[in-house]
Amino acid sequence: MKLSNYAKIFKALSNEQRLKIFMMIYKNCCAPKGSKVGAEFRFKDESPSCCVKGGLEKAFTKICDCMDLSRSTISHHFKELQNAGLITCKREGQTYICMVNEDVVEEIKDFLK
Amino acid sequence: MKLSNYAKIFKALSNEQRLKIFMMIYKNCCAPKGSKVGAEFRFKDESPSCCVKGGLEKAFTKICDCMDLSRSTISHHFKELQNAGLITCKREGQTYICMVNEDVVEEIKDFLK
DNA sequence: CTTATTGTTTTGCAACCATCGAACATTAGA
DNA sequence: TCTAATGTTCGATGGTTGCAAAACAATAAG
Repeated sequence: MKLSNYAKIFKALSNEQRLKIFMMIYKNCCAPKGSKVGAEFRFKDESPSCCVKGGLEKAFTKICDCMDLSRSTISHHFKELQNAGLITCKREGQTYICMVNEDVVEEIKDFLK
Repeated sequence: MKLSNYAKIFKALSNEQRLKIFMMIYKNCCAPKGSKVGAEFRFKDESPSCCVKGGLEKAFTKICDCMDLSRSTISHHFKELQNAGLITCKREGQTYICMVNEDVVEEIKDFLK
């Protein structure tokens, strides 16, 4: 991966709100089974994370519920995270399914070796 | 470490020039002995990395030599990296000694677990 | 003391970013 | 078909960033 690409990823994570959004998805999507998700990254409704086919359902709605930002702003943040290659989202009917690209996370860790 | 702190670190690494500066220091300072530093992070003079008491000497000058940025800009970038806690710098006479805070790098990797 | 080297600080500017509200698009259900 | 819910896109705005040039400060060397 090129240096500019790493910079892009770090930029996506450089905004606190966006970082929180990413971590919410990451922790609720990739955390090993049974692991407790850090309190600050838990969804408001306290429901167990809902992973179907590796994707997190209703990520957008759930995140809107626990953050004090407008929908449009959250939409932008999602777009940035996708743009940096950190997450992938798709719609299925009315629900929004979202997953973290774990290989990218691996690459970041490798980069810092 | 607080979320805002991680965001701050990622912000420091979100600019490509600054990321390059960081990696040059990191690779020439922390890379295990004998390991080849990636070509893009090698100093221009090809001299072996010069680690004294764990610090990299003349980091500023060496980096000025291989980057196409003004001194003032590079000075700013150093300041940002220090500000984020990624590196620590001190002067000794006319030389500038610089080291990476490896524990911070560790914390980033832990964060992405 | 004078000069060259090494870095810092200040200033100014253009580009970019984060945010919101409003208008819009799509889907589901009544 | 009408309405509610879920996201997206657009336009505006205040704040931040990246950069260079110039002035400055500190140190070393002649």
